Amino acid sequence: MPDHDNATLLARQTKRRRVDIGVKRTVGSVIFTRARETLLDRMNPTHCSDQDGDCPLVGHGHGSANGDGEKSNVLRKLLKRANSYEDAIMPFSGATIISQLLKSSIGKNGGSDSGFQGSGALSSGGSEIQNEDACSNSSRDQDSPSDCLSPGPHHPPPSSSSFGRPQPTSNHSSSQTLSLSTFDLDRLSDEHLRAKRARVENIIRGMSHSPSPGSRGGVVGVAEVYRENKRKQRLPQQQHSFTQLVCSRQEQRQEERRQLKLQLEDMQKQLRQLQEKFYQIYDSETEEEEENEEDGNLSEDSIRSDGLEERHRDRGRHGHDDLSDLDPGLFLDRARALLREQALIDGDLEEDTDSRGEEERSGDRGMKRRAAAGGGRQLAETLKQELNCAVSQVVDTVVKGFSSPKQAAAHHGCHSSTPAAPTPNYHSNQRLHCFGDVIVPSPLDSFGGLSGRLSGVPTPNDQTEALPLVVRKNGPDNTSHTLPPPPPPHHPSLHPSPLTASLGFSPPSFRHPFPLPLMGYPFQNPLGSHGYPPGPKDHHQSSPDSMDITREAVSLRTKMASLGGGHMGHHHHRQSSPNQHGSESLSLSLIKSECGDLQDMADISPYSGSTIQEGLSPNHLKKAKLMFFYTRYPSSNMLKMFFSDVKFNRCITSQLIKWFSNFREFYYIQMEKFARQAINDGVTGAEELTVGRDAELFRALNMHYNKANDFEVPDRFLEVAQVTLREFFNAIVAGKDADPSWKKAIYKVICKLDSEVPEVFKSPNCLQELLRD
DNA sequence: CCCACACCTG
DNA sequence: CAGGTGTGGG
Repeated sequence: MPDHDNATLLARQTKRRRVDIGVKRTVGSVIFTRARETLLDRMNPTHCSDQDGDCPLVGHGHGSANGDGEKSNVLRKLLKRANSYEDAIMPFSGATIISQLLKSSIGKNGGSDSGFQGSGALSSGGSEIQNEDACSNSSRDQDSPSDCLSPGPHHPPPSSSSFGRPQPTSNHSSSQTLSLSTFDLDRLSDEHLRAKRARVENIIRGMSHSPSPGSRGGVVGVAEVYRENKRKQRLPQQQHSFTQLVCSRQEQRQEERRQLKLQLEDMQKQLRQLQEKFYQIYDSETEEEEENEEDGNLSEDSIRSDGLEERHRDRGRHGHDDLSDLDPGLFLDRARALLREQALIDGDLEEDTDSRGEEERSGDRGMKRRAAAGGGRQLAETLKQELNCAVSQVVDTVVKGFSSPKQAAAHHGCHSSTPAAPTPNYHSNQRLHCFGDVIVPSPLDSFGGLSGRLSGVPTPNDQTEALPLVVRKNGPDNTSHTLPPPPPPHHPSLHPSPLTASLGFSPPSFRHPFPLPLMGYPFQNPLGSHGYPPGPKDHHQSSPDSMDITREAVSLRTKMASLGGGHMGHHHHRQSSPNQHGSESLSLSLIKSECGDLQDMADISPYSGSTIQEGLSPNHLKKAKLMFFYTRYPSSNMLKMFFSDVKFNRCITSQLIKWFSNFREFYYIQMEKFARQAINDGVTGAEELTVGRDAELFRALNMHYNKANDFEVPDRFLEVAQVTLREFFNAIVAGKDADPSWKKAIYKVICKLDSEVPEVFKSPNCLQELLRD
């Protein structure tokens, strides 16, 4: 696996990552952030330089190739100390240990590893160079770098030893070469046999499925493994151990991946069965028949034709065709492909409420929907849940498989997706949540994520937190001391859109039994036509390595955000098709919710644009700014109302709140600045201060919140600004600014001057309506 | 304890 | 604009 990690990159990446984490920082959960950082730091093998090289074979085997003198020094020191250990171990090192290892390894073939790993033998029998290389290499496998530094017997972290298969014991003593080779051969043939079997199984499975790029992976992957093993044997002795260790690890991973893939395919099968079941019954209830039976080709074609293909091509660079064996992301791709397939199969039925794209689809689907809404609803719901369950299993499996080095449990119950217990694992919990935040919601959140909000059923995310400064005005009961109650919302183009009207209470009428957003999951790169091209970094997404994931993740949030740019108005309509049962995304709770960083998803969901924005887009920012003209202190509930196309979680809420906080900051700074300036200019009475549209103060503000000046700022804002300015003026004149908290009083006043935000702002595509050309 | 907030910093 | 921090209210 090519790895372009180097110290600088890592450093930069860590830096950016910090930022990213910070962005996602949940207010009040600094601890988590710090914990994650700590863990990350420990995971970043900054001291292990990394040559490129998949399973380093010939290149840099003799240590001299490592131009890292610092490391060598360290190692020398360590070796010095280690020598003393070695002396103690001596009697047991060499053949004795090796034969022991061999015994245990052979005997336990198929069992779980005892934790007695090849690297353990390394330090006793091998040279320091091996140690070093094993270290730098194992670090690629996410071993803690600290292992490299620990002198003496090398104790591999449990994480690396808990892959499914037992580790073939590495043997490095020259006196054991012969037995080693025979053992190796045995192992290889064993491996080969198993691979063959897996291949056959794959083929058999594949026959009932539509062909997909992933299904070829097993075959090629096996060949790859075999070839690598063959190459391994030609290695110089010194490298032998280390390489073997590495390769055996890779084998393990590949094996694991194969298993996961099998599971995935099982899931796929189940999905299809469910699907077929559904159609049997469903079609019997539907008078007219559709021609949506060519799903096989259809889905595959479309999978190929969308962004996925690009990704595959990317990955192909290092994986040839054995993508599914080598690439974690591909599993998720596959999972998504399943969804996609599902979507396409049901595509005809999709209720596309997009007003723009509506016309092309002749409205002949209505009948079906009606039928579905009829007697079959119960069944549909059941099927839906089962489907959801199946999908969840797939996702959970994959997630588990790759979020933790531990072997994913083979089978989960329908609701087993809840993380068993918070583990100290770097990947679990927080990160997983975020993981889900990104990937899952696109197709799956629509199962229930939105419905709660839209139907008024509180979701776990709904906040009922206390309101800032003063009691939130939840209505037109604004009682301003200095100003008359704010006029009704006004704007030239402020007419509640029909969509807006239906947002709050979309009738649970005819719904397709399958959540429609699932089907409509847009797999094509939504950025394509919308000016937010994937950054150059996107092309680095070739390595499945976690480090790569980490690297890619940095821009993800931005990417995610940019997905919304120009898109928020196009898909939000699907919101009107939530299912009625908000609990359907239950099993996704694992990956839903909360934030964290987006690392895991960088590699997995670069194109996860969908109905509900996972992040806040530039357009959202713009909208927020415009909203600031009406409300300076929006409650989070209000924000949820007005950013209904965003999947809210604590992070999003916090970010929005932060935005407004920043807006206020700027606002008040300007106020203070201009107030002081007025005082300096000799203004004596607050009455002299007015804020008109030509006022400098206003221009400054407008420049900030309405840079393009394409929004007509409500007069009310001018009034509020004027009041604020005068408040500041008076306070300063009165010398209150000596009090450290002198602004608080002003804030208290200003926060009462919020007006109602026009309804249009609730429409996700309000910008189009709001902005004058 | 969580959250919103202001403040400061980059 | 975001990150971090301290504060204060619930």
